[in-house]
Parts: sequence; C-alpha cells; structure tokens
Amino acid sequence: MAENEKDRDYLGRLQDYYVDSKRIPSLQRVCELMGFASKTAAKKLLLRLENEGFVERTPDDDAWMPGSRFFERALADSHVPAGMPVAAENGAEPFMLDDYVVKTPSRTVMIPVKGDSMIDAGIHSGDIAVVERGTGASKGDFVVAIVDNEFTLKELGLERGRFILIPHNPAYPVIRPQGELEIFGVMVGLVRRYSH
Amino acid sequence: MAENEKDRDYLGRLQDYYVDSKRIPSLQRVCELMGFASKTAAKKLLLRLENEGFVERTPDDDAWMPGSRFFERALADSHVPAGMPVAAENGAEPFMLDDYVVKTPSRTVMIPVKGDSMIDAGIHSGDIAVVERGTGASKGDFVVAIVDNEFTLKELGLERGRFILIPHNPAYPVIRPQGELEIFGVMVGLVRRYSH
DNA sequence: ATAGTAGGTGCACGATTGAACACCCAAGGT
DNA sequence: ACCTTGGGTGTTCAATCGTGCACCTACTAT
Repeated sequence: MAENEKDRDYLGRLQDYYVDSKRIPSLQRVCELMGFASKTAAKKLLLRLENEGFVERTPDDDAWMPGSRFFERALADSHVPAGMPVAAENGAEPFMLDDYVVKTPSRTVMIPVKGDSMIDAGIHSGDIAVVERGTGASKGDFVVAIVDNEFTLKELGLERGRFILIPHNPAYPVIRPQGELEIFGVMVGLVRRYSH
Repeated sequence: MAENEKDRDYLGRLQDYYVDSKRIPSLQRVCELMGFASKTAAKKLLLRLENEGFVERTPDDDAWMPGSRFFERALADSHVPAGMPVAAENGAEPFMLDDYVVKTPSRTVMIPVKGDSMIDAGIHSGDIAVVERGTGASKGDFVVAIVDNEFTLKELGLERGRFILIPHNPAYPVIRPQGELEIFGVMVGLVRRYSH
C-alpha cells in the first residue's frame, strides 16, 4: 500500500537530514524533525517506512539505515516524458556507484586496463577494473593474474586440470603458465569514463 | 602526514562495516571491530582519522559520519611492485569512484542498459550508463535519446544536417528521426558489475 | 451504532552511548 | 640517560538511546 502524503513529507525530511548527516537520526531527533511529541510515534513511522522499503535495520539490528528505495528520488523528480514505460524508472538506483560495485573496500583495488586483449568482453584499454583480492577464483571468472611481473586481466580457464588464462581477443594467445599461476584478484566490476 | 599501516587497516575495517551498516559504528562497536579493550582507544582512532579527513562529525556534532576521503579506493599500477603481496597502495594516488565518473551529481542519472545495440562499443545489456542531462551533445557522443517514448542509447551522428542515431551493432538499423530528436542526456560513464 | 485500525501522546525503565580522567608502556629524539 | 609522544587500558558518570505498555482519538468499514 503506497504510503500516504504525510509519510511522503516525513520521508523527505529524513532524506534532507541524511544529506547532511549521512545517517538515519535517532528516535528523539526524528521527533524534533517531524514535530512529534512521543518517541513511539517516531518508531512507528520508521516501521511504516521499513515496510515500504525506505529504511532498514542494520545487520546487527541496532540501528536504522537507508533502505533500497531511500535514494529513489534522484530519478523520480527528473521529469521524463509522459508515458515513460521504461524500466529505468523504478529499478534499484544505487546513487553511490561505489556502493554498487565495491563490496569489501579493504580488499578492493582499482586497476587501469592496458591493452585490448579483452576487447571482445567489452573491456577497453583505459577502463578501470574493480578487483577484489583474496577471493577464491573459479573457472570462468575474469581474474587479474601476475605474469612477468605485470598485471594481466584474463578469463580464468581450466585445461587438463591446469589453470590457463584466456584472452577475449582472437589476436592474443591463451596463456599456459609453467609453474604456479599467481592470481592477484577477481574482477568484480568495471568503470569507464567517456572523455568530454 | 599519511596515516600509518595500522590505521590503514583500521580504516579498512570501518569501510567494510560501512558497506553493510551505512554508518560509522559506535565507540563500543569500534572496539569490537578493532580488538580494542577501551573506548578511549576507539575515540582516539576516530580523531586521528578525522585529522586525515576520513571521518567527520555530523552537523549536530552528535555522531560520526564518513568524511570526504572515506570512499577513496586504492588505485594500483599496471606493473607489480617488487615487494608485493599485501597493500597495493604503493605510490598509488587515491581514487574515488563516484568522483571519477560523476562530475555534476545534480544533473547525473544512472540508467540501466537494455539490449545489445551498442555491444560493439563494449556496452552490454545490464551495464549502468552514467548520463549527464542538460549538456550539449555533439556528433560522436553517446547519447540517451527518447524514441517512441523509450530511452535509447546510441551514438549521435550527423547526416545531411540532420541528427541520426547510430547503433554499434550491425544487426541494428540507423535511426533517422522524422521530427525533432529528443535527447535526454549525454553518456559520460559506464559501470558494470560482474555477478558473484 | 460499533468495532477496528492507524497515527499519535506520555511515561518509566534498563541498556548503550560518549566524555573525561588517570594511567601504562614502547618507540624515538636529543 | 632522559623525556616526550602516541597508541592503548581501565573506570566512572551523566546523557541519550530504544523498548514496552497504557491510553487517546480520528477515520473507516461493516
């Protein structure tokens, strides 16, 4: 059941607060923000918003955090043509790109892509590969391996029980490492910028 | 003064925590995370990180929030540093994903890519297009246009003084709009996530 | 007419919070 | 050999936090 007008307004204030303070306020502060006199009202409001997916509890269940729909407005208020049957509208919209692509910051490294050996996989020279270290790589993953003291981005393949590195460009050969294959990390994302 | 190795590690744990809980933990939880026995240690850590710009106080000065540098990610070089393995943050300049790709947040919108009409340009279905509105588009730019009430991502071309939309996939036809071509925005970036 | 429900008040309580202060100790600088 | 500094421990304390419960009061459905 779509939330009512009042809650819309309340949500707006929460969003405004979030912009400045980057967190969902405490119940007491919610009261101040909304003009409530009782913390219970604040809590009930949060529960309502939780139902709609605007806020969530933290994994530790000890505080509130923005939910998947919390940032939804970014696309919504950009008025698009009347009809707008497009899927783009309501899709989960993680405004923080970082969030979208980085799951474990402490183990994530950005590596600029050099060369066109993966061009058929839509990975261009100059793109930035988002690489997660210390994650087990399996066949089919795109991995950053260390070959000749350089980073190499390839698909991890398996051939007669041995790992091989498969480029996505017919002009490049498959790499069959002699000794042990040193894998730096697994590619979990890609970022590209179009110059302007 | 670049923070030391230990703090680097602590910061990493904070960042990991943030991904899940979207907030800077309480002093007590910082102790758990870092293995401190005393909240004072936690507070001093936060103060150190504040000095470096990784965390800030909220406007109400009642809690911590991520600072401007909190979302910095390690950017590695293409050739592997001799010493290896750990901490790829050799000379690496800090790299912020959002800043890298989004220059004007208020006019920037993320649009999921549907279809494979741009596959030869390395743009796959499911990728997220970073689109800047209100920027003048010129020939050769990738633009999001509105055709038949739907978003379409194509290269903007010019033919006999008229704008046309060029797909990057031989299976698709060039679009030659009759009336006026409605351009929603210019593609300035691309983000892709590899499922895991 | 009445019952149910949604949004809100008011209050009491135990848990958790951050601030403050005294202290420890290993590493460096002089 | 001395002293300073930085990272950390241990403890106390008042403020704030979230929860639970009882109650109120429109609005709505039957």
